[in-house]
Amino acid sequence: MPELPEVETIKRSLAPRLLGRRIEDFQAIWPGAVHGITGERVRELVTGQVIGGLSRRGKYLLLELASGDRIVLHLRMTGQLLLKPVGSPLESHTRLVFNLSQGEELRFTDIRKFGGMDFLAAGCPEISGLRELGPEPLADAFTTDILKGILSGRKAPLKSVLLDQHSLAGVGNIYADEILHSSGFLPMVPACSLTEPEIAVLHAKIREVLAEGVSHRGTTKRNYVDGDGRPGEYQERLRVYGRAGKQCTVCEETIVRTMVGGRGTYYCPQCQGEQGSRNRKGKPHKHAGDNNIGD
DNA sequence: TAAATCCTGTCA
DNA sequence: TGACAGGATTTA
Repeated sequence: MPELPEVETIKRSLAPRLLGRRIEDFQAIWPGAVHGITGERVRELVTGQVIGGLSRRGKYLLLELASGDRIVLHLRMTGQLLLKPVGSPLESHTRLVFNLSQGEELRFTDIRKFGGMDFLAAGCPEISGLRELGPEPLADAFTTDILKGILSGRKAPLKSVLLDQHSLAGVGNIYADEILHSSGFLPMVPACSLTEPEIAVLHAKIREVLAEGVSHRGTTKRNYVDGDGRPGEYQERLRVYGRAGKQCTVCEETIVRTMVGGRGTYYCPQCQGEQGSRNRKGKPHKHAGDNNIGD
């Protein structure tokens, strides 16, 4: 469920409050949420350790311990990370509980059991998913040139490349559609078909839309909440995602839903594609929107 | 590059 | 009852 803006919001809501706390105990209520080792082994490894920070890389959260050990969490589709008072009723689908000093516990809940944690001992090589992540789109190091390199030679749909975590870290299904709408590109065009000025537009919009998402504390379409259980606000500002059959907020054309790379995909046929910033020739040709599922 | 897979819940 | 859901990996 959570993409970069949601994971960043969770990090911001929890990081200051976790800093310096001691892990008093750990329990894997659902053992499958711990990867590689047993829940009991994690309990032995983390009990007594002090939390030195909480950071984000792509859609991963890293709970950093003062020893240099790290707990790597991924929320996948329905994961939540919540800081709650000890003794308060456990949320349903609670999978992991870190009992902390000062009477609170960090709970990982996850309806669909896709998410989970890895334990990384200090100095150990990173798990593959983390090591192979593409650049952080909001970092200064992510330049138009970097994006150009990511897109070059890629015949896959532009949206699929945006979603590919090896190419770029943190963009998911909602923000991919929003980025493509605000930059005026159809999701299904080959990634390598963008011209250099178009890549510059896309680069700017990737950063703009993700930053907007962060500043509105993420998008709650289903069950996303931050570390305090607060939903986001960006769902009110979505331009295309989840809006099939509704009017585009820019041109009043009807938003269309289709499938791209196996993912539900929303776009505006007027703002994106031949009526958008590319191929203004007016050459009438069919695009995937013609057999949409939406309205 | 698509589909199946891991799961559970919700909605039409 | 079937389709679909914010993700990512594996398989064909």
